[in-house]
Amino acid sequence: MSVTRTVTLSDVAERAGVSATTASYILNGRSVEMRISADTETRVRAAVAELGYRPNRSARSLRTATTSTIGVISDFVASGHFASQMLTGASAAARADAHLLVIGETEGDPGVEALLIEELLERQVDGIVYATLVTAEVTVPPALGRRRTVLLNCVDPSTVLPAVLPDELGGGRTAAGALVRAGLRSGLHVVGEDPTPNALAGVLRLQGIRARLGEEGLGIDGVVPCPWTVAGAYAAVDAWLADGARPQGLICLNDRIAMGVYQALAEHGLEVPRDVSVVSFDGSELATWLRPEVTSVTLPYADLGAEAVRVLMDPGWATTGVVRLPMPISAGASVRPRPAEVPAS
Amino acid sequence: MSVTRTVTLSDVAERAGVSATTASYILNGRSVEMRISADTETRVRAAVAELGYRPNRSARSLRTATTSTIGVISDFVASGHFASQMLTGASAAARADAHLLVIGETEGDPGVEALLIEELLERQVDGIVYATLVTAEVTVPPALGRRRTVLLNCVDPSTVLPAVLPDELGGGRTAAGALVRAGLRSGLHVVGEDPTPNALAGVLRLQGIRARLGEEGLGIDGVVPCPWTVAGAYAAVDAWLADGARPQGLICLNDRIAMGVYQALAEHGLEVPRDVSVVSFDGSELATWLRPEVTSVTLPYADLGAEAVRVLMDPGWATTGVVRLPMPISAGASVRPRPAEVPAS
DNA sequence: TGATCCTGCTGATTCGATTCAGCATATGAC
DNA sequence: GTCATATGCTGAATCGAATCAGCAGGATCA
Repeated sequence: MSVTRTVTLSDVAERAGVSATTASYILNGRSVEMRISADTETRVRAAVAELGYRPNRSARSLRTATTSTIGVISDFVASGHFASQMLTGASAAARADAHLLVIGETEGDPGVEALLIEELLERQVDGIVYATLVTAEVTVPPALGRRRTVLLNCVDPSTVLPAVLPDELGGGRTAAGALVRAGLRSGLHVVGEDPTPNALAGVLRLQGIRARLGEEGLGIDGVVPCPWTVAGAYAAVDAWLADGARPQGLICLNDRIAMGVYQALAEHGLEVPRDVSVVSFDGSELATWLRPEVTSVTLPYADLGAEAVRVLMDPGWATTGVVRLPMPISAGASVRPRPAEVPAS
Repeated sequence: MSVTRTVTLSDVAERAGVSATTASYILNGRSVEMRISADTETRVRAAVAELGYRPNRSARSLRTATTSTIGVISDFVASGHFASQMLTGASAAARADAHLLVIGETEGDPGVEALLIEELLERQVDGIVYATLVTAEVTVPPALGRRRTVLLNCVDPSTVLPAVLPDELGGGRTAAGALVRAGLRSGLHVVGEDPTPNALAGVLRLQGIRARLGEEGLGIDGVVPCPWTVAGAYAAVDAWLADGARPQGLICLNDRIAMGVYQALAEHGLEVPRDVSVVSFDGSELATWLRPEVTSVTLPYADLGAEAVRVLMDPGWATTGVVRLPMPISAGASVRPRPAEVPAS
């Protein structure tokens, strides 16, 4: 392998016996518009292949003020694997448009956030996806006003920035619907209560649940408050059951809570779904690991990421408003099937 | 907010009443070397602040052929949250050196991989981290020869590229050591066998386990083969226990297997750690969700990511060789404490 | 008084691709 | 035979920062 000086467009042009201008037009798909002959085009393309020419994006970016690059700024990339599914979806959507993702993780530190935004702006990213791990209301840093931005999993009431979020309200309805369809009419409880005041998910899910049950003339018998963790849910539900509670249907506000609930039910000799039907939220892998697999209303993280990027690249970007993506239900075996009924007619 | 034309270095220079050259020297920390007066420096910095000047990285990159950007190419970003922890570690290490991460996910497709590598090279990334989800032997695409590269979680026997991996062998020893320290001397089994022939982790872990037990004159009573999944482990161990097996200590080759094992043990009325001690690998969140929390030998994903980036930026990069990071043990309550002994002296 | 050195700066060029304006030559219309 | 149009291409400027070579003007020295 020789110390090959990097091949430039001029090298290609020289080799093909044309000007750099012509070569540039050809490589940018403007040969028809510029009436380049087929013969010339062939020669240029051959030269590209022979020399192994690769355009220098820095040069192009300098001239065109675009980088085919999207900045993703989020509070946490790692936590859960939720954020990374977002990344996967975003990455795929970006690649569909020949863009790459530049990521920055703020770890929730506003100072770091400001710094990263500056770095992204300096790097001339074409747009920014501002994502939060937990669905929340935020106030985006003013620096983002300098680039087109889409919010992911959050909204900023003080701006008109487009935002992409899961339809938590609809998700709540879906979860309740699963119990309704199973014929459960009483002994319905919700486990978990929103632990952080800024997070909207819990509030909306609960609202959706109430709305759906209300349509059937039903209601929640109570909410068992607990942090959104396995251990926290276990402790709360264990104590609750020890107090004599005998629920028929439990809606857990996320899958980790469901796992704690499973543990507590087992501890008290209660079987899912024979004694208690369980529905959950998140649709994470964990839901499929439980025995029996828990029916879970899925957060469509990959879709959210992909949609955010699509909105970002859409010409009508500015007027998109808030997009809410449906939360599909992932059926497990944790809801007791409806008892056989007398056929209707 | 006005339609502010972007501020360039010349604008700053003009405002400060100096040449762009001078301003450039000052902003690049060469004012002493270039004997710029303190007064001039002050004026330039003031101008920067007043105008809100931000350098244009594209221009700088074009000139310097560096981008303060590191490319991360991996087969899967999403799967598990392992890869994303790597990203977090890598991101933090990169930021410590004022670099950002550009990510590309190949989804295991060699075509996509080749494409992404070209994209990264075009974008003039300063270096590339080539990561795999599963520890494996790989053959890196030749295009990577054009940029400094570090392998993460994999090795390429055909090259001398630096590689960063977990010390699986040591991890195996640690896992076995936990059982040894508890005084277990028989009825020791390993659950899970490497499902993919290219993955090294299982082989090395098993090797480490055997070595450590051998030192005590002990051995494995058997391996229960199963896929590395919750359901697969449950099925295998359930059948095995139904056959009358009564192990004393189980080493699960990852946390998902441990979860399946817990389920199977519970099914057969066996309690952890009273009846069976369990040790696992991964140190994922799942390990802490099980009851009792399972003792797990941790894959230091964040460290791996950070170390890979550090190696990449190290001047001695080329001669680094293979770096193996220790796998610390995360103690749960799944190993039966050693029975009280007669004091030794 | 001239030679030398230091101080504090600047002009001009460069990186590599994009793009506007325009220039020969060929073809056709009348 | 002339003018107009179409064809197929090119020269030169440009994007914004980095950097080499060099230039005034003052101080120092012999």
